[in-house]
Amino acid sequence: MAVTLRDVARMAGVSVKTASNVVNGYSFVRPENRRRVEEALAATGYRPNIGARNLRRGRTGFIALVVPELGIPYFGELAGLVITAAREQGWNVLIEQTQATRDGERTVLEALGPHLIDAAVISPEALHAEDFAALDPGVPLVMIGEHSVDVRIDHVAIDNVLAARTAVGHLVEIGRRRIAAIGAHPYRGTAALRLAGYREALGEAGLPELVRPALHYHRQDGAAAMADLLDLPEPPDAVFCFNDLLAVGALRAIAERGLRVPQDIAVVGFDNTEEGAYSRPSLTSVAPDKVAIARTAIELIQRRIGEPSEEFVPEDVQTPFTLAIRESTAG
Amino acid sequence: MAVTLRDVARMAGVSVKTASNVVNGYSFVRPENRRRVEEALAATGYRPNIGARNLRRGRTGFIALVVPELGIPYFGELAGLVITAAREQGWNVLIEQTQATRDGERTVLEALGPHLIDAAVISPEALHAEDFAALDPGVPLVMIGEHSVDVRIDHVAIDNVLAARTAVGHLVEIGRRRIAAIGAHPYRGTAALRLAGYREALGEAGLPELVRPALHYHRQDGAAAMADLLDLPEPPDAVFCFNDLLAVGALRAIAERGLRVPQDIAVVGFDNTEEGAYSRPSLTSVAPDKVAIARTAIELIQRRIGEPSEEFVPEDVQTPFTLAIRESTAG
DNA sequence: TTGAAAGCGCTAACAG
DNA sequence: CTGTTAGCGCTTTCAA
Repeated sequence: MAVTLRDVARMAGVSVKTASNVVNGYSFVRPENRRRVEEALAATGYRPNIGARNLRRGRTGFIALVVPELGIPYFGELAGLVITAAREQGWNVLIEQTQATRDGERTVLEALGPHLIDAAVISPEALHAEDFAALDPGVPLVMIGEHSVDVRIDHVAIDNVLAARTAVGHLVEIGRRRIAAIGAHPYRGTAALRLAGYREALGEAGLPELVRPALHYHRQDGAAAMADLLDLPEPPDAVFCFNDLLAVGALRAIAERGLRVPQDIAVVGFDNTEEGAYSRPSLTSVAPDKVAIARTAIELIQRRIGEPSEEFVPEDVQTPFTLAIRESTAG
Repeated sequence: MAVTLRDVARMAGVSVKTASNVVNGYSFVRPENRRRVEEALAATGYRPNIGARNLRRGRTGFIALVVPELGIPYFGELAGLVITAAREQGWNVLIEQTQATRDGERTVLEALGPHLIDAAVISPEALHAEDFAALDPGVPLVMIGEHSVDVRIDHVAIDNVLAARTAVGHLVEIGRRRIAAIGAHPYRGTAALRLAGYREALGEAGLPELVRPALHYHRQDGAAAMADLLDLPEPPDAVFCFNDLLAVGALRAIAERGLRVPQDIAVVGFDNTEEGAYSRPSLTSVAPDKVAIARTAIELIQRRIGEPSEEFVPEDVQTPFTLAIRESTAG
């Protein structure tokens, strides 16, 4: 079996306490003893049993990352970065998928308890605010991306309104006059923010609105919405899609009608996934600083775990973004 | 604090043992007692402390999934499926990324011990066989995709040689005569298999080989290799790329020269990612049954953990695949 | 500075 | 059928 601290102590001729002290880097161990323990450590290849340590400390060393689905490029990329950021702080990451359903989110939140994790980073999709209130998992929570004003939880995201306004402003600047939006969503808070930004930009320019909903944010939903727009007597000359997947779908629908991007229709996406950078034409897209998002989420967790939760004031951190301009609007 | 089994037992007026029996679904509990324990369970909202249970059982309840990078579509999709399959069997999944480097793989394997996980599913990339031998993590391992003949580890993958032969055979069938391959790799076992399949198909048809290496399997590597091929005095009329990302890059390089797919050059990818299905033109691709891969990997783990490791005979499971034919070869 | 010993929450002998 | 009890491996008072 694996070697325990007791084995090490016995081999070094000291007590478990002393061995423990050395392992945990406490000072005040007599040099002689420290040396002997370190020798025993090396000789046995001792590895602390994390489970036991955590049982004792009342911690698990794990944080959960809750996302809709890893197969969605944006979440795959984000999850990778969160894992990396967490690793740097010594956390292990447990990933849970909700399949973007409210039930999925509820189930996951219910299953997650303080026994399993010390905190959770969650990217809610269809979850209503009241679910959070009802389902306190008993550990600190940090929300990524989504925004629910009435929920008192730490939150990190870009300024979605400003980002959307910037994207649509870019379309106005290149001379587009009939700019549609794809991705309105009845429950999703982010969709409301992006819609607001879209409206602000159009309002400033005195242009008409043309909004299409999307229940899911997959490629096929973008294609369907775009096809719908192209059937209009007066189709748009530009589209702002609420994420890159919708935009990729839109590109395909446009191509199937034999129209050209950006000459006939300019397209802007959101998330700046690698897929968009290599699509044909390559996709202009709102580019959130994903590394900053991941890092900030982990920092917030550290802070919450450090200080007891007395006098909780939720933080609302805004991370930077840019607009990556590519072929789909260049012209 | 959280309620413990002791609290439940006290409330029900029975011993911890009886309470434990009820929680763990043992039979042979007097109905009367069972009822009272169940009431106490419900009243207190008891949730077992997984850490403690595992400490006692000598298990952790976690399996690790080791992949190069979650941001790579294929691995994002696969990870999502593995998590789902693991969940169904009550496992929690810890994801580790190696960044596709040998050092990364070694580090991860070293860090993973029986204290943290009960088993690991790994998708090795650049790892040499000897690393496995040297770094026994002390838990059952299942390898996905990659193949190292000399390593005695459970393994699940499609028949890569046959798959590659099928893909290239398809190119031959549609009349291509100068078929290049992109993705040869000095360390990667899978690359050798796909290369072998490519050669078999060309040999059968009596066609010449035209191979380009790719150290990494990213979009930009595919674009670079393709550009290189297009610079040849006699460029190919078809390309077989060893994964979809390389193929997406190749599509872009071809487009930048003003050539058409599939008229001038037909393209086939590997992995059948969603991205490829929506690229322009959509990508013909070898389509492994990813669900089967994920499920099988978890099954193998269950089996290894069930039976003690005496007389270990590594399993080598082949999962099915198809060729998804799309626009990039239809013509 | 270090040892002895208690106990984190749970399961599993072992008696009854 | 059920209660008592001994740990899983670790950290941490409490004394010495």
